[in-house]
Amino acid sequence: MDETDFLRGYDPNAFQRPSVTVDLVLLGVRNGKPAVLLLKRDQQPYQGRWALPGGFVGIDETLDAAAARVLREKAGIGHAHLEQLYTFGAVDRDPRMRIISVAYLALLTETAFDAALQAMPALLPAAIQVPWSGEAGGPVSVVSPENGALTLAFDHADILATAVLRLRGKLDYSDVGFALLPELFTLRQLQDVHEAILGTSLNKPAFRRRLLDKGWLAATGAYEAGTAYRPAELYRFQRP
Amino acid sequence: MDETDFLRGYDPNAFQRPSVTVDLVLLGVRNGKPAVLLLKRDQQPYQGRWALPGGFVGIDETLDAAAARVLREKAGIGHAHLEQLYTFGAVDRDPRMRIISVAYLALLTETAFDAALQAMPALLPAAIQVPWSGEAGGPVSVVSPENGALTLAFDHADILATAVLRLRGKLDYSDVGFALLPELFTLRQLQDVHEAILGTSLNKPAFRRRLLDKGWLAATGAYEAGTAYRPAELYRFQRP
DNA sequence: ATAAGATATATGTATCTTGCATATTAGTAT
DNA sequence: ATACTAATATGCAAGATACATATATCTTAT
Repeated sequence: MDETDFLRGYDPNAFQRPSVTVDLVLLGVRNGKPAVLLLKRDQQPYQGRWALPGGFVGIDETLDAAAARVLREKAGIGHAHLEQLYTFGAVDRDPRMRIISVAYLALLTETAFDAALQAMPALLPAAIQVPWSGEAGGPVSVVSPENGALTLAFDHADILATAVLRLRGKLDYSDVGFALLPELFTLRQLQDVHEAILGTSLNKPAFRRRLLDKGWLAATGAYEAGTAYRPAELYRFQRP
Repeated sequence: MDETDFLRGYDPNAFQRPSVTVDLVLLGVRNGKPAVLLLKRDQQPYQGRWALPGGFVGIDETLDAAAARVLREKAGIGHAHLEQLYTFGAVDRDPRMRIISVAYLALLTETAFDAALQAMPALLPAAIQVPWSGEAGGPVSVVSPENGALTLAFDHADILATAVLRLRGKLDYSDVGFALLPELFTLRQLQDVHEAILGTSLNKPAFRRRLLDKGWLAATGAYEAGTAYRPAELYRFQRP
């Protein structure tokens, strides 16, 4: 921008400024399906609807810091893979005032997912149903066992759909998938996570070979225990 | 966010709000290399440095509309491929005040690039030099024939690097590459654009087959004219 | 006219990747 | 022991890709 335009924003009272928030898609895999953690709105607008946890960005707080703070304050999670997703800026996305929201994707291991539910009982885990295949895109729906199909507040259904799309797109060319797994995991667990996110079943030997060839997997020599069949070896994620 | 937190932002005077801008990476291909259009800052801070065109987001303006407006007002371009890139929110990215900037990537055909230079003589075309290969990422540098190496204002070098990274990543799984070409083009022109963006040379027969197989190309039956050699057929982009 | 030169277009082949079927291994349960 | 289950390993066909080479079509020079 040039200086002339800058002056429009320089005087804090001369022009109205939007509020800026972060909204978090807390995403994990439960029962072989992608799941998200939601909070019920107890005020208007969208009272009684379910919403993504979010919060205002402080004037001296980076976007990443705001996302990390919301993750801590609203979900009790100290550490998770956090990445900026997309910024939603429709004028009427909040009926009260102009709010621009920077959406973040938080990937949770099953342990972190359950720990968040323990720490914050207001959180509702809901399964994400993706009615399109591949990276076609489109709306997704959210269902919880007790409450049935949920209608999300604001444009949060769009945010959630964007999150699923992003995750599907990045899954096999990047290492984000490991953020959904514990430190030690079997190849079957890894494949289950990929199948849950992609919504398809994958060929086992091909999946194994492909992932092993990427150099992301370090065999530990340890094996899972307590199985009624041959135990699988435990692997650890390592950057190549 | 819940209602308690919302009240922090509801009263416009209770808490300071950041300003929100859009910054545009106006990207094209010139002389076989990626190029960007820049504006010189005539005021502090970063006086005399080169910057990406940008502007404040109006209180009743969507982010996409703000980006389209800046494209029109600062580059005189009515139509271009515009996509949101990333939102930059470091606290000190502007020394005067807190400004969060939503960066957009605008892809220009060579015609649009030249038309912008004609319409807005203040714009400087500069070549982007990418010192890393593939999608490794990292800083990029900017050079203009007359001015030599340029140092960009603010965090605009980061924004530019993000743009290059995004474009490289999307180039061969999406159809964005066609946004850099005129309506009718030869396969050689298409390959030249890909090579410029990727920074590598590609195998000609393999490239042809791969793109033809994607179903994005419609042969027109027309051929380029005035060549000192066999004329190439002209193709048109079509969604499959 | 004819040949030379340049580049488009087409094709053939080796190599690499991927999908699928099948065999082998290591554990528990009966 | 034998059956059962799932992990692990291997073999092979099908597909994709890189590279080399051949053919086609235009202009320019002689």
